[in-house]
Amino acid sequence: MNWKRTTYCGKMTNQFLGKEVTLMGWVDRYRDHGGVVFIDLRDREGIAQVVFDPKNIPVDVAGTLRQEWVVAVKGIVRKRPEGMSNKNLPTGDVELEATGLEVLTRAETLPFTMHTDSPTTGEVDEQLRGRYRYLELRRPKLQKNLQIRHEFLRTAREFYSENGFWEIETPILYKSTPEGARDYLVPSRVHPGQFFALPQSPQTLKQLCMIGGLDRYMQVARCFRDEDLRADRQPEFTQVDVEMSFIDEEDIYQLHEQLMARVFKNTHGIEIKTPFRRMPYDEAMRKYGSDKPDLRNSLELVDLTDQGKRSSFQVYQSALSSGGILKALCFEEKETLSRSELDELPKKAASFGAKGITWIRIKSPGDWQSPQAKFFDAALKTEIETKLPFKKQAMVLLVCSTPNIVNNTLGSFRLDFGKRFGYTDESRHEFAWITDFPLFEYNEEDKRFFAAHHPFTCPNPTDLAMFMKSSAKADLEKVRARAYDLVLNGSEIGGGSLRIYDPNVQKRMFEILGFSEEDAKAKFGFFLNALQYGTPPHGGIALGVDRIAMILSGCDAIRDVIAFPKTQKAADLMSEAPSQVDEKQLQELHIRVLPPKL
RNA sequence: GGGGCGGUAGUUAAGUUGGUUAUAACGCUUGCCUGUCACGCAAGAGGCCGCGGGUUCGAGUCCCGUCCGCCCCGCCA
Repeated sequence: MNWKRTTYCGKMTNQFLGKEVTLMGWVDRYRDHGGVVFIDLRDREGIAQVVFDPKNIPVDVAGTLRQEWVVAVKGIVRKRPEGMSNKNLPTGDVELEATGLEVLTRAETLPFTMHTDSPTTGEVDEQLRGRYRYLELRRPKLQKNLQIRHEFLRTAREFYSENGFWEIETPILYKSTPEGARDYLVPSRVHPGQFFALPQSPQTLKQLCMIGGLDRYMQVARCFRDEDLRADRQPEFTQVDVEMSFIDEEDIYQLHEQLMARVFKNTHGIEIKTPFRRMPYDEAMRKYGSDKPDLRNSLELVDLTDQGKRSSFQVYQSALSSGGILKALCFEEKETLSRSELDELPKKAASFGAKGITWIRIKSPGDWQSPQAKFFDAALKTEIETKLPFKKQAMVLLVCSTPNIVNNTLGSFRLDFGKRFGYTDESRHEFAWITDFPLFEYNEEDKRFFAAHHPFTCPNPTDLAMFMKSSAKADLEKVRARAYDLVLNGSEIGGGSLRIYDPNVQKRMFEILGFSEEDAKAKFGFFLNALQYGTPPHGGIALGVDRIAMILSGCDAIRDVIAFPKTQKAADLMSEAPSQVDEKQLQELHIRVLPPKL
């Protein structure tokens, strides 16, 4: 390579008219007319048209160029002839008249096209794109996504720094923690039979930074969880991890409202209204059946437990008498659901554990079409109708089961039908803080409480006395946490809490979670110790970088905003990791591999 | 761990009730073409129909198993 690049292809606009420039990039397309040859030259910033006139560059040179060859072209920028502009390109008014061409590298025929506007419809198989991820990275869409991700991180770093935060790195090789997700383990060569764990989050470490008097910490932290994947979940992911001393919830809320407003301004030029809505967990579950409600969707669930008890439907009677609830989702049926679509409802409901679903088509007040209509007398029909938002041409879906199943099922239908029938305004960005989460979740299998957020979360002061003294299940279930989630468009993009800073409260927490004193000492001894030496009140939050980047770039999967993502089986198609290792490596690590159970 | 969808030239897709030599478009190769921009025209090459087994005179097509990818439930403090 003998030349110096003078500008990006995508930046070769009018300002370079008449000047000599040197472009370097990939041949996006070539159009060989036998005499004159055109190529579209592509780089990160866009595309420029290069013209090879036979009087400058012989056709038998320019005509050999092929897709994805990497070339350098020197030439003069000139205005395109009258009527030859390309309105689809930012550089479409000009072209580069080549005076010199250097082929830097040739390319084999690609396994799939870089073009998404080619006649081959449909998307290239995701498996193939994964195997050649570096080629998919060449596509403008991926490059745009990664640029937006970068812009988010850049904005965050700048914002926190302005607000007195220090970026502090914490170890990747750390201690395995009980509770929570499965750990990725790293064997120690020096300590036979002992393991590091990759952090699920730097939770204890950032709290120790506060105990260490660093006051305000932030980190762009990689986190690891060995759990099954989803479109919005990867085994390794990135969070902007934050911790602050001497603050309360409002400090966190306001600071992060400012941050998100600046992010949307920087990436989309959009003004985001602050403060964000604050909604207690109970309200979110009641109205939306979800702790991460999509507030772009105007539909709300309606509780009909009382009415259900007075129906003559045996199925409701038995479910409601054993602590179940009955809720309804009601929407105007803007396009009549077919019989087969109605038949699909129970299947989908079953996937959430619901044994059935009732649909009622309210044609006009009192005129119900439903296999279950006979179980509701006229007075009950009227009473139910007064609770519903629509009473004409309305479809009502009812689920009666445990609160969890009812909320999951109808919460999901709310999203589906909200989109389908236009109740969701996707042009909006709806933020909310979900507050007052329960501190504990009771696990029926293990017959014990688990921390709903994590075991360092501060109990609500109103509930503290009960937390310290009572061991009754009914009491502990009621204890609220000083924990909060940041929700955007139905996606949990952040979560945090104020932390326990009183060692006695922390000890009590481990006690409720069923840790013996020895257990607590072995797993968290260093942390309990640290709490004793003067801990400032503190709290923090972690923002999901991947999910935020996904929303900012309008994608449906976080794979699309991660340069080298993993598949649903947590593998890397490109490098074929994970893979077997040499026997020698295993020996050094004191590891023997057992064959998988059949 | 469970449910659903998918896997056919390099790519995207079609392939009927099982039946001649498995189609098309784009890409690729070669030739022609001096203003195209999804350039055009002509010719050509290109197939482990994911893999293994079974049914059958005969399987891309039916059956069983398996691998891989995607979506969801469980799981993700």
